[in-house]
Amino acid sequence: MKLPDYDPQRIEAKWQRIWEERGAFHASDGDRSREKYYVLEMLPYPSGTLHMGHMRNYTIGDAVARYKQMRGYNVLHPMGWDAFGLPAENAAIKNGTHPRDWTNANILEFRRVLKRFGFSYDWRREISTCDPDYYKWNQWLFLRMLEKGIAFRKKSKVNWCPDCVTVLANEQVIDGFCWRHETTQVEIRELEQWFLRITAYSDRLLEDMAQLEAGWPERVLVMQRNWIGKSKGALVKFDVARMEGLALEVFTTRIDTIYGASAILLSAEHPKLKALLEQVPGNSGMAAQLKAMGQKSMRAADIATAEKEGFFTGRFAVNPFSGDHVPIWVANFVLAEYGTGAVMCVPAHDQRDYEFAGKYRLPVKIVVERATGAPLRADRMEEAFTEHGRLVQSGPYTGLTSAEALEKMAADAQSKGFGEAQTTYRLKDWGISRQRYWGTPIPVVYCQKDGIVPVPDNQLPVRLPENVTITGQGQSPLASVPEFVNTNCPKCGGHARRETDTMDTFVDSSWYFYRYADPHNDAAPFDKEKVRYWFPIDQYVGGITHAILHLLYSRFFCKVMRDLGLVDHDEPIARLFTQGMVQKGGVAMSKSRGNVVGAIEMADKYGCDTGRMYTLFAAPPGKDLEWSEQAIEGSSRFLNRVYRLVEKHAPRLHGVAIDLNSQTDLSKCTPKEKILVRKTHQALKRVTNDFEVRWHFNTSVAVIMELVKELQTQEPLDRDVSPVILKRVLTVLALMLAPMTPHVAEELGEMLALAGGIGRGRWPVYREDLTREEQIEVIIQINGRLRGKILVEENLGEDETLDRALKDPRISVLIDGKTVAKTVVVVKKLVNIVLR
RNA sequence: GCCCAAGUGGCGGAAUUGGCAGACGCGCUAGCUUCAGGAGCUAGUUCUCGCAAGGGAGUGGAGGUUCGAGUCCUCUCUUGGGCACCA
Repeated sequence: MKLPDYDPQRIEAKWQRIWEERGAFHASDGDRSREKYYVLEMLPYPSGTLHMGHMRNYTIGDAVARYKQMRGYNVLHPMGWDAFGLPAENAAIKNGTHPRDWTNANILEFRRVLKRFGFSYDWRREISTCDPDYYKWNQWLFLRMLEKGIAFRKKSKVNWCPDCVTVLANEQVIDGFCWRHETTQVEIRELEQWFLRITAYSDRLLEDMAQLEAGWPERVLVMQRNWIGKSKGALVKFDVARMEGLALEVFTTRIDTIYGASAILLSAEHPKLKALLEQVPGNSGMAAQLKAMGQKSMRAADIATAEKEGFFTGRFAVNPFSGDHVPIWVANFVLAEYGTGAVMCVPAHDQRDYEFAGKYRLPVKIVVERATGAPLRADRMEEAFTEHGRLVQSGPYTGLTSAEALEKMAADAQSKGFGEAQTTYRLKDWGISRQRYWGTPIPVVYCQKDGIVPVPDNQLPVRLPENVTITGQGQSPLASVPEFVNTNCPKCGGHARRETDTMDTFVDSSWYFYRYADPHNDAAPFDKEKVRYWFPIDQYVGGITHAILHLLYSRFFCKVMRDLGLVDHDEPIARLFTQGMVQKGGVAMSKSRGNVVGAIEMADKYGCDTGRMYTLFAAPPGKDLEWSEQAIEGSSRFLNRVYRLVEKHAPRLHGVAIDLNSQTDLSKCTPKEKILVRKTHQALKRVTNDFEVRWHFNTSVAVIMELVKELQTQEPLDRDVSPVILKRVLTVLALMLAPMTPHVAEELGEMLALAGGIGRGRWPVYREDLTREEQIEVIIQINGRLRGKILVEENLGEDETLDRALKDPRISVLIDGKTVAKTVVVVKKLVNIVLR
């Protein structure tokens, strides 16, 4: 008799309804009776269609959330929408829809899909960043930062994407191209912008990484560390010869090489260049060269590969250490934005300087000698010697090691008044002004009399006006809405103009996870006590693409909020997991590539549990996964097999009482039962371990598959297997499946009459301790010498025996006093002993 | 150039501390079932020699440590990722 397959559509709808009615995933704030667990997936930008790449992220988070719930935790597992952003405006231009309508329609669809998958979200806490109840608190936080001087306005060179028609943060520029428009070169423009002073937090962002080392992927920390780019060095002042009062400041990390300086190099945009070139004969030619160079330096993309070029300014600078006069050059490879925009050129000990000196015949003077080996010779060098060593030809510092010199020379420079030790960072302040409509309005007004005036808290939120024409023609769309722009100054009551730029949407996502703790608070961004209860986030799950942007900004916001007294922790996220992408045809799924596997289509065809199982099974969660229409059939077949197996045996098990907390007495078991009990416990142990420490859910699935296979091999299960044992085994099987394929698991639980269903506190516990009777004593000898003695678990199948180590005459193994055949278990333990 | 990760069957991938390499799944082969297709079930499936029993080789490559290495050490090659005139 062939049993019918399970009907995923029916049971998925059924259990989703039941969960909803029970409020099964409602987190309770401040519950002290249970340990809390906050698991979060990165909130999606609602655009396009949800595909299996998204679903993988949510499936991993959901499996962890459900597992932790089954372990008895008070789990917070929320979902929301990163709803502001450019695509809404582009759609508005293209289709004539309002960005709000377009976004809301997308949210509706996204919510429908996520509900269709039955993820265990507490939907009461759903947030949307374009909701005035949410962005009000963006504005509120901005005003607090304004008060503290963290938010400030300055005119500066900014990255401008002609396709986005807006400014980009440094973090949004990749090799000179826009992060959204991979083929659009970013232009440099000079604009008045709002900035957040993230640089004030450079050191704390670095130092607090120590707290993240246990829970964050190493490479994310490395990327952030590189991005902050801290370097310790010194500032040294070179006077310009024959120009009273004019001096050039140089930043160097290698002050120990200063006696080898052959020149001073300035960037083409150096502020003192103009003064320097006055009265120099032939400076008109230089102006032309400068202009050419300046234009080139705007094209950040090809700087790294460009040929080194420069010209002599006609001026000299005085090395304050040696008194040498060195020529001042302008060089194209000197970065204006880093350090002071001026560097010393030490050809012998810096590769770039070496190349530059070679081209323009500047002298190469060796001032650091390597510790061992033949002395360096300037005429024999093929590249610069950039390592530390011992100083030569360096006046009073000759003979010191580089390390000693670095310290002493910086200190001397300070005491003699021509320099000081200094640390510089690659990190720059975060420009948040965007000349776009669909974002949070920046809550300030400009008054002729009072200047920049913050909007008072009681006038928040500054709402986005509804009737706006979005043309995509540059300048903020809000500027063309007189009702919005024209307002009264909160201070003097006179006429004032509102700020028409909106905030970078990364502001929205830098603190959203706090709002989940208290999503409907209208008096504050959140209640401090609730946040204290839930934070830090125990597990954050998302893509590696946010390694710098979102995650660095979030850490920054946390620290600012801590300084504002809003939170009392240093870091918002205790553990981070970066899952791999889902690919089709070797590339990430994306609408533009046309290789997406739609989540709804997949669920309609196979059921969402099959999709969940496949994404967990096909690869470990950290690796990229190639979607295979063929391979997913395997997951589908497996779920059908389990379903039919339980369906077949369940009727016989009705009314059989089991107690999962009691231990089975193996000595009273039939051999068949013994095997089943053992296999079940082994599987449980492995799955538990996968969830607790390993995060290899593919092996969890494999191990459950093995158990099912074993059950099938042991058929007929109504012979030599008591109903109690069988029911226990099948129940544990259903419980193990629950985090991964929750609907199927619930259905199995119902068939087995599992009282109360699958929920909080239901995760079964495997046995750790064995009685003496279940163990055997193993003695290992090598060359007749005792190497160890250990008690091991009695081996299960005698057929699993034997092996090579035994054939080695030097090794003998005694089990319970006799030299015998060994099992795998024994051999494994043996190794440990031998090594000890 | 610098830093990080990874190289295992036809494919995705197992192998928790060094101890049966290839679990589990896909695909493929044969058989049963079926009018047929599909689905299901059974058996097989690292390569190689052999009708067979059985033998040999094998975790990118070369050395090393060890009774024993996919795993540890040294060197090397390849692929992926990050950073890249940051002085």
